[in-house]
Amino acid sequence: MTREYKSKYKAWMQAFFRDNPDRRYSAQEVFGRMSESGMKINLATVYRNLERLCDDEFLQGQKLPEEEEMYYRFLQPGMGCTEHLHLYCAKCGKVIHLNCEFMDEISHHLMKEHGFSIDCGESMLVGLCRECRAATERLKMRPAT
Amino acid sequence: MTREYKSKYKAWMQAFFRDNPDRRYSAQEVFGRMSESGMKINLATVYRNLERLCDDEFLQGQKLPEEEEMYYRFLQPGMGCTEHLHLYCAKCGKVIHLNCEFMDEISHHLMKEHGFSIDCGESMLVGLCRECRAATERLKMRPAT
DNA sequence: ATAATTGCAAACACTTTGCACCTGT
DNA sequence: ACAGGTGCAAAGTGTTTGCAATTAT
Repeated sequence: MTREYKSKYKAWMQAFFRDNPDRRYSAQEVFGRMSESGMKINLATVYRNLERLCDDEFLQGQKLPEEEEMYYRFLQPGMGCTEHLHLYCAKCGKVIHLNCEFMDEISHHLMKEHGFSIDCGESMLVGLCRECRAATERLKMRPAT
Repeated sequence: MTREYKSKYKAWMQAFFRDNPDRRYSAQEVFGRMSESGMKINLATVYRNLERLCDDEFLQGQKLPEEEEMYYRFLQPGMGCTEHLHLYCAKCGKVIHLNCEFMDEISHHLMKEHGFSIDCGESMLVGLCRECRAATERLKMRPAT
């Protein structure tokens, strides 16, 4: 059988994603953070570990419209992230879990009226969160010179 | 001023997307269709024309989670596609327009309860359409041998 | 004539892979 | 010692770009 050895890189990455839930990071960003932390890791190793962590369903990797790299996000256990949609703020990168009762209404409507069964893991609602929208509004009031 | 010349390639592409609305095609797929049609076009030209058609808002390009290439779709004028979400069937590739009253409820809920303003052009709900779901169900009844 | 469009090859960015070497058990 | 992890360089993908040749006006 195939047991896993302890690797400081993989451990670092797990801790990093756990400490930064609801944020998305690209391989290059993770590589950057690790390098900044003084680790002399190779980019290929980062990719290999990210792949493994996705296989373990510790992370989820996604590439959104307009994005050219894969972004990875910590999959909090017990959050039921495969059962609800996620709102992604295109400005600040925050991910909001749509784990409220309304989620059921959405699923129900899509199924009942459109015969569509949604795959939440593959879907993502992109937009602006409250804070970023407020910031944008402020800009409109006082446009750039 | 910069006027556009008539190009048989661009014209072909416009006709192709107009004839196949509610479907998504990658640059490579378009290139394939054109080659099959006997055109000796270069892939770079396909990319350049797709880019132009997106600028003209004749097409919309999107890269969904898990997808590694950009897919382009005809933007039917007057459909108000920037105001409603789209359901994408991961199996058959069909795109369903969520242009019903429930769309307003979604926007309203996201804004009111989560302070989130959705960008429908960037978002996509992935799942299975009625027909493909039915096909999948049938498979479950009579599993592969 | 002149400006847009194309083909071609090279360049790019992100990601994967083969293989020798290192590390954990 | 032996299997898993890593570094390095090369290869692979999808996409873009510089430039000369072609085509539409």
